[in-house]
Amino acid sequence: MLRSVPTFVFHVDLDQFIAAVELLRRPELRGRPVVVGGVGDPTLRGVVMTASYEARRFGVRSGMPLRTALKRCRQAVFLPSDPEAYRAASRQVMAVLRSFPAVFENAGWDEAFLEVRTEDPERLAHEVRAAVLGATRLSCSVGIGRNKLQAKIASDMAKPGGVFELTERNWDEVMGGLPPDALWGIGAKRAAQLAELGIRTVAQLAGAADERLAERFGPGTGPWLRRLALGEMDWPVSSEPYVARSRSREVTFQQDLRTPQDVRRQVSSLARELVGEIAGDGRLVTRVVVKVRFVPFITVTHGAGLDDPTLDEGEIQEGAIRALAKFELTRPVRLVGVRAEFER
DNA sequence: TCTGGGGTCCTAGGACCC
DNA sequence: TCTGGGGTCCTAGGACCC
Repeated sequence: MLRSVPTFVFHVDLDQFIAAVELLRRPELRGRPVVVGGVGDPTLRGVVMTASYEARRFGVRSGMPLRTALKRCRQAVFLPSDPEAYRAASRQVMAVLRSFPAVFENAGWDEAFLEVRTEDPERLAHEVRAAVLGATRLSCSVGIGRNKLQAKIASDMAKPGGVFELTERNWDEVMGGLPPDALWGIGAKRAAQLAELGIRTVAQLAGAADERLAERFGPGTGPWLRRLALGEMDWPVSSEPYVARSRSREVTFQQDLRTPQDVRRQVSSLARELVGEIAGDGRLVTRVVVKVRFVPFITVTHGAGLDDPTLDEGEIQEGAIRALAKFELTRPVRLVGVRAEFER
């Protein structure tokens, strides 16, 4: 009697990816706390992109201001981010993953999903790890699940350099007692809102009433949160090539901008850079959105639709200026951004 | 502590139309 | 003169993720 081979989802996640790439070309830094971010100067505005495991021991975390990282770890080595090097390393890793017989979905620079059919997922996961390490000298962790949600959470639990399986078999046991923000899709804000409803664990969220959640989070999101707590997710692993919906450029200034003319000049020049970047893609822009962050940390966005989809620099710049006109530029500005939305 | 830069998706409210 | 109910589109903002 033939039995069909079971399907699993793997989430492959590189360990301290960016720091690891830097360590490959600066082996003398191995074992030292390394922090990558900004222009590599921790006295300037900027945040941590990735911290090596040694730096994490001092409490340095990604997303943290570089100045804070410096206070926590004076002896850390600070390096500027080098996106081109990370992209190149990422391409190598993805090529290895693509060579496995699986549905492959690239989910960012340092992570991917594989949908595989196997009787022995654990063994296959170790083979994936070994293949990546052998070809690129980069370590990764592999989460095994029956869907992307389970696999994604499992890879975190596998870190660093391990394999972990999280399926309906052990979901309740592993996840039930954890706070809801252990789930992919629930962050600090939603966790706080859930706590206001008296929901403090994944198990409690799984047992909550959909109507109550819908009232608080909206008709789609509310019930979706509960399904996450049950370990359910129906987003398929998709090998469809990635098609960007939009492209943006933004910049935080070391010194705040104080006049509307300065802001206008920066928006204009960002729009020009953006058009330069997307010119080769052949995607037409339908709308331009401008983002302004005022002092102290107030972010506002306004957009302007374009009459016809276009790639014309002048029209896109003009759209950005029209969007900018909707702002009240009365406070100092610390960031401006321009986003181009593509025709769909 | 003082908060980057790049994205995606969802929601709610207003405009508009029938 | 005052006026319902529903659908769709647009926009801004919230939340999340890497």
